[in-house]
Amino acid sequence: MGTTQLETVPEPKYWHLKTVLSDALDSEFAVGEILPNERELAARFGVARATLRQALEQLELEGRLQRRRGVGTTVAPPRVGVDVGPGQGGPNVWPGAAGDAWYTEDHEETVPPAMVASLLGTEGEPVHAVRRSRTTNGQPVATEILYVPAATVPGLPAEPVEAVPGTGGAARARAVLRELHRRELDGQDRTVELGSIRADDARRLDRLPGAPVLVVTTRYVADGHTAALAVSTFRADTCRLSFSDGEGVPLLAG
Amino acid sequence: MGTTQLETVPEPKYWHLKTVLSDALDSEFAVGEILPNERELAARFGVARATLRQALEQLELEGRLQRRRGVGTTVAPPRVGVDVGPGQGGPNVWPGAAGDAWYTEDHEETVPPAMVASLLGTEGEPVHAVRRSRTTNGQPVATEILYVPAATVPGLPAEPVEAVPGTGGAARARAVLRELHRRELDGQDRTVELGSIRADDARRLDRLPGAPVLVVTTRYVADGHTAALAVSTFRADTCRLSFSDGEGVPLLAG
DNA sequence: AAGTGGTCTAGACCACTGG
DNA sequence: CAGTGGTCTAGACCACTTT
Repeated sequence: MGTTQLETVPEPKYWHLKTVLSDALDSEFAVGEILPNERELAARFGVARATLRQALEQLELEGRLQRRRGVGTTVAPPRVGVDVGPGQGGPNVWPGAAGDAWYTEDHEETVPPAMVASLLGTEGEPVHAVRRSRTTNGQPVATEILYVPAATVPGLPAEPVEAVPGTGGAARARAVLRELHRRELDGQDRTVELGSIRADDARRLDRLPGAPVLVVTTRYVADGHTAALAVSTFRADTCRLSFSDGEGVPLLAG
Repeated sequence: MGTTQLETVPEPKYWHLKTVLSDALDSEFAVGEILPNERELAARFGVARATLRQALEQLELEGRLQRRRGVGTTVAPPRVGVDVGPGQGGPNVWPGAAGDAWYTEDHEETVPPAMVASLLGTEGEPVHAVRRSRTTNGQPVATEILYVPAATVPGLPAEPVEAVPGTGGAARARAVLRELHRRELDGQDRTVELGSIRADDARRLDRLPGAPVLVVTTRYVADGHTAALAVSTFRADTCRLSFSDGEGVPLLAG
């Protein structure tokens, strides 16, 4: 005879909290505004700090919030549409072609991870590794390693003696890309999956280790072989990957 | 004088733990094998259960583990390559065309979320909403809602009286798709972003609310307008999205 | 009923940023 | 330096699955 408990499935506190906060963000906060600190928010909602943090983590995962240690929690701007096209069947282009959005940073020769090597068919052999990065509005959004087997770029000279150490890496990287462009690109295909950022990339992308990232693996095909393989790491909190076909600006890229 | 502390950045415990566990998974466990329970693992590594859970969460995010309440933690199989192609520029096809991987489930007429409505240009109006789902190896991997403005499918009859309630939804959904296929598809473009699963989709995909998902938004263009919009939700833990160009099976799809 | 993972607490200390 | 978010603890209870 008491209250009829229709809601037989008690919603977790952090889940309800997330909904409340989400609504508040829509109605009461502007982009860039800083929220009260976690201890105060927890007190205000009458929950432990850990519970509040669980809700904040969800909202950060969805790109609604941005948290920075020592600074505070701010309302994040809408996700940036990052064009990773042109997609398949469109005008395939090699990485580093004129007008692409990446900045070529460095080069070294290494033995790639086993999974990369097996796709390249270069078990155990060292390959060229070109490091590239990408920014939007001054913020780093992605980092990439492009693996190029030596067999793909036979025209490259032997490792040159460094005239000016520190600048040689980028120069060698560009040389690899130039050599790559001499070959005809037959096609490419991509996969996208969720990952967590490794320690070295964490610094490059200004995130803490373990932050969620979208990992894009691109296989470049020439002469029926895998001529190169790019592993690109995008910040999942700030990026929306856009696969456009190059015919006009896609609406979704917003 | 004492020990030289070269590693000036103390690694968080859960991060180190994750590495240890990851190596152990590679070398000592087979796919499907169940791990010791959380309380025992925590004791074995000398950490609090919450800390251990932080490491397990990371590994689950990366698709290495699968945890189920009441059951235990098991070693996950490698991620499934889910083909979401053919991509842009390739042979664009309407959803529901012969041979696509989706199962048509239901239909209703609703006013879509504001962001969908603005892309469709149907502010406030109800549109057709076709619910579809997708499985791989018997496991649900994705759920989708396809929004079709009434203007796109003018040939549809008015809402029919249900002869057999419960089967009518799927039948109406297929009718919408048939009507859609009569139009010529000019192109499509997609975005991929990280999200957290909503409560209703959580049941469909056999996950708890808040689990990470890859949200694919596809815009279908006909006659220069957005003729339909699909919002697809893929389990991020089990899926690797593959954008193939339809010319042979892509290596990355493995 | 027993055992699992999921939620929640109240507190402590650490790492980082900024004035 | 004060204030922020990040890590960690030791415990409790809950929801769920299996036996």
